[in-house]
Amino acid sequence: MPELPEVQTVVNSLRPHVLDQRIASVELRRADIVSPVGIDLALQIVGRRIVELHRRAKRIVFTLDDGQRFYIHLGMTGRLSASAAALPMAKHTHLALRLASGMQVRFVDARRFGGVFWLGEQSEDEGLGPEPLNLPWPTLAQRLGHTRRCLKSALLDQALIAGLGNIYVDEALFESGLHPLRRADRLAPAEVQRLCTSIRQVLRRALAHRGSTLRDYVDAEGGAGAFQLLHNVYGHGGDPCPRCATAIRRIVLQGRSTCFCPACQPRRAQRRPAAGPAISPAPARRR
DNA sequence: GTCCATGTTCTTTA
DNA sequence: CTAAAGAACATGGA
Repeated sequence: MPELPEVQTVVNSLRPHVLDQRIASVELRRADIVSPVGIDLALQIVGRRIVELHRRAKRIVFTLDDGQRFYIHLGMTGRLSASAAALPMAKHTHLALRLASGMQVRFVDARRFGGVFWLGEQSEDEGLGPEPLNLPWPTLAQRLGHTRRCLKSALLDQALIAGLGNIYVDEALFESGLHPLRRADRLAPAEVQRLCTSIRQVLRRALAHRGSTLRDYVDAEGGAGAFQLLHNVYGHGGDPCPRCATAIRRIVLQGRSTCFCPACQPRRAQRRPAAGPAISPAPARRR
């Protein structure tokens, strides 16, 4: 369920509950959500203090006072909450960390696509490309330039750029007026620049609205996001485009539904009359 | 019963 | 080697 804005909102809302707290006990109700298999999570973390909580891509990274780390990935339906220990456990609660304060950090995940990943001393960056906020556009251009895949597929690839998912890729492509099937290595520099700005803008706006709640997502205190009300294309197949009223098209790409406006996001690059190589009688070129 | 779902990874196919 | 497509994981809602 969660992409960068949702994961960041969870981190922000969870941090005050866990920072500097000692982990008093661990209740692991399903051992198979922990990776790598065989790691004794309780042995590693009970008695340790949480000294940092941050987001990297869609990973929620816990740093302990002995320098060891682990992260939680929410997968599609995962939730992390700070709950009073007396509260009854929701269905599909797989892990509860009891803190010295008496609060519990609970990980609930119906579909179990998420999990707890022990890092130890390893970096949390493995397999991840750069963060999209504050990403310089030439870096994005360089990375897109190395692949012949289509834009949608490239932007969903966490190793190429980290943190985007189905919602924000569609929204960013709409914002920048780029067709999801455009080849990643065939964008003009100005188009990459536009795309980079749009990605940043869409994520910032989503963050300001505490993410998008479609079904499962809530922050650590149970609060829903509101950005779903501002989606321009995601989930709006068949609706009129908010910009030009053309019907928004929905196609399936990589098994994921992809929504875009066929008028605002043309399949072929827009020809710019003044620039580009002249085909017919060349107008006088300034030089 | 059917289809769909905010994610990732593996296998198959071209 | 590259990439696209499909399936898989497991559950629930419309």
